Amino acid sequence: MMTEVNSLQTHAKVYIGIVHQLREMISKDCLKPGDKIPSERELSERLNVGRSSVREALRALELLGLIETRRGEGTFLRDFRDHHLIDLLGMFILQDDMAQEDILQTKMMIEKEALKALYIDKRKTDSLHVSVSECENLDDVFREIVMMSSNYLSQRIWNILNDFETLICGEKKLTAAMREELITMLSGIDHQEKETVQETYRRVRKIVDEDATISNIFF
Amino acid sequence: MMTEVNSLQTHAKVYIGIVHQLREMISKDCLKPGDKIPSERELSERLNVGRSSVREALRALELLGLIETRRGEGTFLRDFRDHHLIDLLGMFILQDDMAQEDILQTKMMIEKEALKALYIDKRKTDSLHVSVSECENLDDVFREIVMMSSNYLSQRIWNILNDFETLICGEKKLTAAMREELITMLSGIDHQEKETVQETYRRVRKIVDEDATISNIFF
DNA sequence: AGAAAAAGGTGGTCTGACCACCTCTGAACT
DNA sequence: AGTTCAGAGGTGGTCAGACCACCTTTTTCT
Repeated sequence: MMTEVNSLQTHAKVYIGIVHQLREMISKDCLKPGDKIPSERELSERLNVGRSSVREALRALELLGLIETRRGEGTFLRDFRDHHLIDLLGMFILQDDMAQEDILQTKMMIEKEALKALYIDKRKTDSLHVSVSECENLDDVFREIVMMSSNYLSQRIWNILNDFETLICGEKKLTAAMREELITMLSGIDHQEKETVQETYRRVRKIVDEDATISNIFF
Repeated sequence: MMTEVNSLQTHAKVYIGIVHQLREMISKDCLKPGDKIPSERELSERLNVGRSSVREALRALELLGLIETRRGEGTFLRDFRDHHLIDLLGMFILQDDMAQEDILQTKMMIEKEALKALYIDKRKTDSLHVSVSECENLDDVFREIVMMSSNYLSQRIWNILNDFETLICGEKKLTAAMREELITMLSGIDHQEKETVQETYRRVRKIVDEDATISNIFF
């Protein structure tokens, strides 16, 4: 049976209201990351709601990475850039049925983009040369490359995907052949030879692919 | 007796453990969007935790848009693509220009990758020509392009980022100039002129950028 | 059989009670 | 005086129980 009266927004949930109140409070008092927000009991009193409702709002914001709670100390604003939006969605979206191929493709897309950014600052390839000779795993090298990009969001996405992939496939040891290709790739960057870089990158990833996944050959 | 929720890390918060348990429960029982999950009281009993802790976990997931609660009925799984967490994050991150730039960059990266995939199947450009002439917004065209790629993961990431960006910047109306560039771009794809495609893509995005900054001046 | 009333389940909220942990303070000690 | 440390008070973490409003299902009455 239809109850129009109740279908309207007369019964907004309390914790949602608290989230909005908190947002206003933050912008009104110009609170910055690291600042302390009122205690749960004080909020409960000031907003005329139960402490459990306050906690529901705070827990939600905490899961989003917007606040941080320290037992015995209080609740603090976090740097929004640390938001685990991606982590969370990853937890629920990147579930088991996600095609392994999609993950690799997306990872590679980010890596290629990060490689392009390297053309600008040659000094960075120096430390990469060191990494190539010292790192155990291929992804450690690419992690460094991706972390050199200025796109923090892409960095986070790459990390999630890499963790997930490592979980499924295990780690990819750096072979001598790979190191050689990587060095060629870095030289290509130094000399702005974009074709060479693309080609060597493809080759490195191909070596890994052949080493690891034989069953996926039809894709 | 050890509670399942706390078995891993003694210092982990209960509600975080519950979130993980729920995730496992979902994948183990193959729950799909729309399915009902156990009631708060049942979860509380099954996991040996208080009902308020269960609620903290559920409220957090609800704020993320991962579940939906209906009073008197129960709690249900939502389609993950409905994520209205965007509203929430936008409320808090709105002023973060850096994050905004990261989002655009990452979106563009996905779009460029999707464009490359188009070279393989020419028929797809036919429906894109229709979209270019019919769509109101630029992102509707690129949505179609991205959705044509076979990478479901990238598709989902793009959707999330686009929602987020739309919330912050508003929609980007398709101008005549843009349509012209897009048509050139599609022709480039048909004729395998990769340079042209890259160039026109850059140009389209540049137009948008200039439009946006202009409107920002007046606001 | 059909309609109305009651029962039972569910989320929504509040309260009060503990616990563990942190910080600060002030008294005791050197 | 300066140092140390035990205790008080504040804070988040958790639980149990009590209502309420709402929905569905069952029972009862006409």
